[in-house]
Amino acid sequence: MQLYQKIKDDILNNRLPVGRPLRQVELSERYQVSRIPVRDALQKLKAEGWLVSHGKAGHIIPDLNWQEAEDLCLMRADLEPRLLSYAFDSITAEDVKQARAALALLDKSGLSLLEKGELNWAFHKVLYFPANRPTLYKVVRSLNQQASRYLGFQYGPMNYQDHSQQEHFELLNLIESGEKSTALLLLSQHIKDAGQLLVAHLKSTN
Amino acid sequence: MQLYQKIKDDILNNRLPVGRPLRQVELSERYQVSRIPVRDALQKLKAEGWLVSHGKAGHIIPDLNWQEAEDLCLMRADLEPRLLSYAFDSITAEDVKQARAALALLDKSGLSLLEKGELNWAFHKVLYFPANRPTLYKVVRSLNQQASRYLGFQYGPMNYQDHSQQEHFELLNLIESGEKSTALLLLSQHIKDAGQLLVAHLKSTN
DNA sequence: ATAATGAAAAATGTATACAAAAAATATAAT
DNA sequence: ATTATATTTTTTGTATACATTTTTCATTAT
Repeated sequence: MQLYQKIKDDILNNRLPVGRPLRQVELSERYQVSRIPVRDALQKLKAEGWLVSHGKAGHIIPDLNWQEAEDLCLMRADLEPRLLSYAFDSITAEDVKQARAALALLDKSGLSLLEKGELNWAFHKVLYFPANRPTLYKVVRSLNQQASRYLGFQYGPMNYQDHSQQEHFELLNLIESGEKSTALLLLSQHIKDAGQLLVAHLKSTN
Repeated sequence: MQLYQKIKDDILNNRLPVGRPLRQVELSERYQVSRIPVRDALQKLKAEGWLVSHGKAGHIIPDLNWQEAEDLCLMRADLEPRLLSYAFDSITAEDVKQARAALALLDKSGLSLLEKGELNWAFHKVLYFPANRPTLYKVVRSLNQQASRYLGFQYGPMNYQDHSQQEHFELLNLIESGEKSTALLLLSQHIKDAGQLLVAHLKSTN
């Protein structure tokens, strides 16, 4: 496991202090490496929104907040149906099979949040990659990456997983039967609904 | 000027090889620094789309291509009107004044592409920042950053600058007079038109 | 001639050491 | 007591040196 992944995992599971600057030496001791790879990882994490600058020096783990969640869902709802639309006719039976496999794995228990996040993206990836629009794809992936910081909520107290899974299977069925416009609508609604639920939950807990 | 900025400037002005991996030692000799800051800069530039991975090791400057330009414009046309919509009522007279100042500077000659890119964003920033939607704002800024790689075309052979400037001024007028829906429409159309022109141009030259 | 294998080289990744900058603390003045 | 300033300490930034990986190129077998 890469240092970058380890830190992400620790952020997801609240094993690192939120709101207090992360010190390079602390991290280098914690993960038993020198400061150079720590710096690399920090920069990458910052670029992906897992960390934000803190004054002139230092990075902090930003607190989860409903405004960010709302914006992320908003953008996803805008861009992902577009991407699926481009991909739609290029999605093969093999692709759908892979997507189902990812969903099946998600149903297993004992997964870490990091693993759940990766499986979740593995599912979406199948729907988006065949679009052959690398630039749009990268942005969507990045948004999903950022959104994965909120998975702890969606898979924890909210218990949204079952319903979400069901909609994912439905989506695959619509793709298989070529019902494009219905599929696009379901995807859009799925993202918006999950977003609203998440935002409401975040608002209520803070 | 930061190393990161210098490299960006050199990419914009084709002073670095396109399509061939950039070597860390080459760059460290070129800019007279060690490999450590070079690595930092490369990583940041990669995260922002100025560089892409090349196999297992090394980064290359990706060639400009109409597909990327199209995707960037598409996303901008989706997201920027949204952001302006949120910001609209919070834009102050002082903001508009600042935006005009940026446009005035853009009319001067002798600006480097890097400077033009920065002024261009300074203008847009005024329209988007008051929205107070940091997450959406960051993505939009990132898209504009990536799009600035194509400024060499828009400000060079295409001679689109004059027309673009005029629309920018119009947009400010609409904001001042509170004509929200017209302003949003103009912005959307502005981005789409510029995009189509750019894409057509890129298609024709390759 | 071509493909496969292995040795040499070149390139990146990482650790340590030092320099510069920022933050924290103590000291002095009002 | 509070603010301003100086000093120390902490933290980040960078250079150099070494380790590991990747690539390249020569050698050999088919």
